[in-house]
Amino acid sequence: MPELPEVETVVRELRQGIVGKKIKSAESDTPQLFKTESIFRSIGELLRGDMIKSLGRQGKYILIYLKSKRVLIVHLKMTGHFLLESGSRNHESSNGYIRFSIKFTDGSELLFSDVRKFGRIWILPESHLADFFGGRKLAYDALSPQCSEEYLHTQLSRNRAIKALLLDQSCVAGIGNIYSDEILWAARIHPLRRGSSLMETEVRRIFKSMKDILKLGIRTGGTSIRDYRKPSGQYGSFQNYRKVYQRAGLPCPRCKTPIRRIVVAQRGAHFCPDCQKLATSD
DNA sequence: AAGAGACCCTGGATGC
DNA sequence: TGCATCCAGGGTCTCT
Repeated sequence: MPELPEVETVVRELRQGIVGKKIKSAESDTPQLFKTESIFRSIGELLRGDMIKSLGRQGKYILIYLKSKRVLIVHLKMTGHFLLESGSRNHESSNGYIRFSIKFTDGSELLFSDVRKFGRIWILPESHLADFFGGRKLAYDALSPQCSEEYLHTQLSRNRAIKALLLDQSCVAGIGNIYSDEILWAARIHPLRRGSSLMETEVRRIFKSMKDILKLGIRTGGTSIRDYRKPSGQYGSFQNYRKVYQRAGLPCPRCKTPIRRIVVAQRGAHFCPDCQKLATSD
């Protein structure tokens, strides 16, 4: 489940691996990866001869800027991941779920693997990026300087469960199910608390936990619980630092009370019923 | 307008 | 053991 730290890790590895490379060919056998049938059919022609200029990230979107002033936008969704192959295709990391591939003129190859075919790829002029994200109402990235404590307070001041708000990319961008559980545990906030009921001190705790935990996620290379791997094929290690996610029934690391799992916004929410109480006034 | 729920997809886990 | 069913979940779409 790639979230901000996983996507940032991917972007950093790809930046090292593919910037400056020239595209020899590109192909895909998965139409639903693209917005239209016509883009799917012409993706090879669209990319051939172009060069990778730089890489960026907005929330969970990967931005691959091309020399032609176009940008390839990739969303990994649930099970999508990139594999960077230096030479001839390494069958150990290839896995039968390659949906899209780019061959470079130096013989290396960038593979996009996605078991569940939820991933999406767009290609558009750089000048259309603002419209692309505006149309999706993407909020400020959780680790960007614009995402200040004041901004977060405004964004969270809605009559919805705080867990649902943290997951909503139009509220704050980059957080998914794993990190929202971890952030709320660290901030000692019950996942069902209404955003509009939060006191300033509670928002401050969420803000600090959010920045700290996402940065720790990046330092550890992300969470490898099921599908996620770095483009190099290596595992991340944040799973060793998590306190509540998928630990239902196990003792809370703070107070030893068994972790509980409930469903919020159609997602599993894990929390400590003792450390994260629903305020009686709520 | 904003919130809630369905839907996509498939491997792995669970149940009988 | 083997088959069927359930579950995970990000974002988009539809419904209320």
